[in-house]
Amino acid sequence: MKNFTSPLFHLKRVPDSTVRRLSLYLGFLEELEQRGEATVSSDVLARLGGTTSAQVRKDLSIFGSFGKRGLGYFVPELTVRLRDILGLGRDWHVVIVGAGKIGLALAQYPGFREKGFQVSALYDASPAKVGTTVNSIQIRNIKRLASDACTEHFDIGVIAVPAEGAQSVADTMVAAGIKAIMNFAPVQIAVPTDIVTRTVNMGLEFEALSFALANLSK
Amino acid sequence: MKNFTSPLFHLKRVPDSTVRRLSLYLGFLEELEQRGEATVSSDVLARLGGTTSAQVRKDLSIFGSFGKRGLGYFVPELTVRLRDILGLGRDWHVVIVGAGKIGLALAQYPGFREKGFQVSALYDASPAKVGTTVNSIQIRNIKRLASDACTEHFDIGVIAVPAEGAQSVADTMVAAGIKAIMNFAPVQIAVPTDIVTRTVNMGLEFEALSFALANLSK
DNA sequence: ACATGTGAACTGCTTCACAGCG
DNA sequence: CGCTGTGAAGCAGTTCACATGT
Repeated sequence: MKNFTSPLFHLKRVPDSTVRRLSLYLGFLEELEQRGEATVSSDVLARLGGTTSAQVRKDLSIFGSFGKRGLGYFVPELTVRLRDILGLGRDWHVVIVGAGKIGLALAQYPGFREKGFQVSALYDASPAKVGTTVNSIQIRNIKRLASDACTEHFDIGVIAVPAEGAQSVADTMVAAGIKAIMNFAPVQIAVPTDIVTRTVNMGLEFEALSFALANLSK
Repeated sequence: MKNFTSPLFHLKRVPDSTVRRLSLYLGFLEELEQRGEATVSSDVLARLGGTTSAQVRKDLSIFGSFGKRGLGYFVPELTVRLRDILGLGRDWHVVIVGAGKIGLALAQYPGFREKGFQVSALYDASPAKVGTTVNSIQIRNIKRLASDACTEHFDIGVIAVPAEGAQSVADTMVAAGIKAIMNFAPVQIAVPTDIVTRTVNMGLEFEALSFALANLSK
């Protein structure tokens, strides 16, 4: 392959599972870099990530040929490449709606900022919360989101409100031009096809464990 | 199919994606039941869950024939069946290790208990936290987990400690006979093959959004 | 000799289409 | 006739195996 690393040359569809694994590899590479390792083989990355070396190579080959045959991959180089592929070479402006447990936890978590996710604004519907300050971010009234979005730019919207309010928040975000939504409400939200959404539903995860336990005996 | 609904007759492997969808269907059924709907078709469930009617029928057919041709499924009956399949007809004893943000949030969340996940114990390493009470659960010293597990039975272990401590907590849980582990630490944990684990890694989810945004233009 | 990059084979989930039954 | 249940077909992701380059 001709090592077309620019996003402009993405021909193949990228499986979701590949993206998840790339994130994992990046984590391992950052550790390896700190330990001063110069190169790493697909086999080592596979062992760390609980997959196979062929899988690692296939994952990377979607984006280009980053390795040296007989040697492996240069750790610092591959780190930079993966960061670039994952869009982590820059800061994203994040708006969080819902200053409850999840919303506040995210706004206060330092690792979130360090990864390039900058919480630019925090909204809530409760008059008691509006106006208070969290981590030097003032909580604003949710009603202002639509108008604020005209002057401020938000890349990622986080829905951290109860199930009932989730769809309406999503609609506001879409109208505000936000193209990526992380949904922590335990409901499916409907959005136009050009908007990317991910729903994190902890209840579902626990029910999957419950299913596994109930069927262990088989 | 001969409607073998007992877990003893599971012949087919159940895809992970199917389990996730069954949880979703169950949620919709509970809503439909409250609204007094008597029956529901695979088509309606599909629409609610963002999938196809064939997919719904295939998902259910793994476990038996619950529907009536020309009519659909009886809402109360299918609700019970799904709850049973997912192992939600009973209470699970959950032990949470790590009384930080996530651990405390779970211990205090009422919906968790309502779904049958009963937090039986909460452990932490910090002397400042040990002995204090949260939601009528006294926080115990992590060192006592191994011995406590001899007299108390825990079904599900939740790892809610920082990355560094996760593997050691997992080892303790496995030694204590816990068969299912929910891991909130942002690391891969290694466990014997007969132990079920799920890792919830919010960082990975956000990086997937970042990837999608970075490659929107293509 | 060693480890990558990749077409080919394989596996498994999803979609199709229709027979079967209420 | 309507909707389920299910083999068969289709498709996507993974694994295999080896040619290729250092």
